[in-house]
Amino acid sequence: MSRWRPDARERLQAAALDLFAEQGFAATTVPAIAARAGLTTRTFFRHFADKREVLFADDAEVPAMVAKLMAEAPATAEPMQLIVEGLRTVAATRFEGRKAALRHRRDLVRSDEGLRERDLRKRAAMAEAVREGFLARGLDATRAALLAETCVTLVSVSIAEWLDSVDDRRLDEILRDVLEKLRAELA
Amino acid sequence: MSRWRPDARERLQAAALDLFAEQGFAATTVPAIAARAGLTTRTFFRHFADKREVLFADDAEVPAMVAKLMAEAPATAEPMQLIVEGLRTVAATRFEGRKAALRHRRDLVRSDEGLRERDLRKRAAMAEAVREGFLARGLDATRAALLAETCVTLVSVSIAEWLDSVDDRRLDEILRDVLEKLRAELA
DNA sequence: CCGCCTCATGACATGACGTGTCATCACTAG
DNA sequence: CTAGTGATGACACGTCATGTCATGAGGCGG
Repeated sequence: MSRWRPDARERLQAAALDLFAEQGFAATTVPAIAARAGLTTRTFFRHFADKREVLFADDAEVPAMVAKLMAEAPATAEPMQLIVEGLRTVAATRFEGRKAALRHRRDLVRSDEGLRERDLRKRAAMAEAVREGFLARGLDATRAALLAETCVTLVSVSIAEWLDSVDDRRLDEILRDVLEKLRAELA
Repeated sequence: MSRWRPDARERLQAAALDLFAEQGFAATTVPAIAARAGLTTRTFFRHFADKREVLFADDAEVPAMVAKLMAEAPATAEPMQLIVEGLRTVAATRFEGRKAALRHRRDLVRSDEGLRERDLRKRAAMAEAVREGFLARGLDATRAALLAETCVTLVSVSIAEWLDSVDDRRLDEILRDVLEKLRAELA
């Protein structure tokens, strides 16, 4: 038994999500979150860089996962093929099954401009991971950037469609459709 | 002659850019900007929503310009064709000729995480304008979103390349090349 | 010429955010 | 037994951002 109740980070996150749901993001203060978790404001900032980060903590390891997937893929894999495979894996591992939670987060993010900015930053971080992966595979800077941004476009458009959908289409199926539509646009 | 020296907003912007160049963005406080402009802190926030907005004020009307271009384009125009034409116009009107200033801004943006976030928000605002333009033209939600995001990808990749280039290639020429490369990737 | 209105700014107060710093104290290694 | 480690508390501080009221020049109708 340690001196403090364990899982301080998890308690802070749970408290924050509760309060965001009750009062909205902007109306809940960091001291209120810390108080509900039985901790101090200072401790909150030791676990999260700022108030917004709480909402994105669950997906913190996605860029690292992307980097790993790209590094381990066979050197012969074609870029777009690699993206398709990678997105299937990421979708299955990190998104499928969290639909309700992700919908809730999407609604919160929509409600606050600061959160929208942070969301964009997270997407950009994923794009950066993809881009570096392609650079490491020897692609030139333009191709790497183009493929990375396109990859993120595919993900975000697909996830938006997935979260909006009432039926139970699988995310990877939607991803495939969206890619086909993009191909058609550019043909 | 009015009661106050005119151009408060412009003076604030000039003061801010000077101080950002001298001390960096983070080290510059709003009171310092206001003082250099001969105004008060409160007045700064009357002209700019926050410290970051100063850097992006010059491009505030781009989304409106995009909306106008899309609304005025002939109804028969194909989406991708429309994007290509529109980007040529926007590039010529808003970017070509500001290379030095835009390079400077890019360096500042790179130096600060908060500014990177704001930059992404501005891109997203442009994407949103394009998306709404396509929705107004009757495209379905997925196509509109896909085309809008792709449009922004083309712009940002091209501008990055343009600002990095040492030769004097024109931005619209780079745009065309980048689009061709994207087409090749997806073929 | 007068009085009223408008509106950009000044002046002041306030609260939240985020960080630096030091003390505390359970646990652990040696 | 002792020294070290590491998460937390306690406190101070500076900046950001906003609400509110006062001020006073210029414009306008009378």
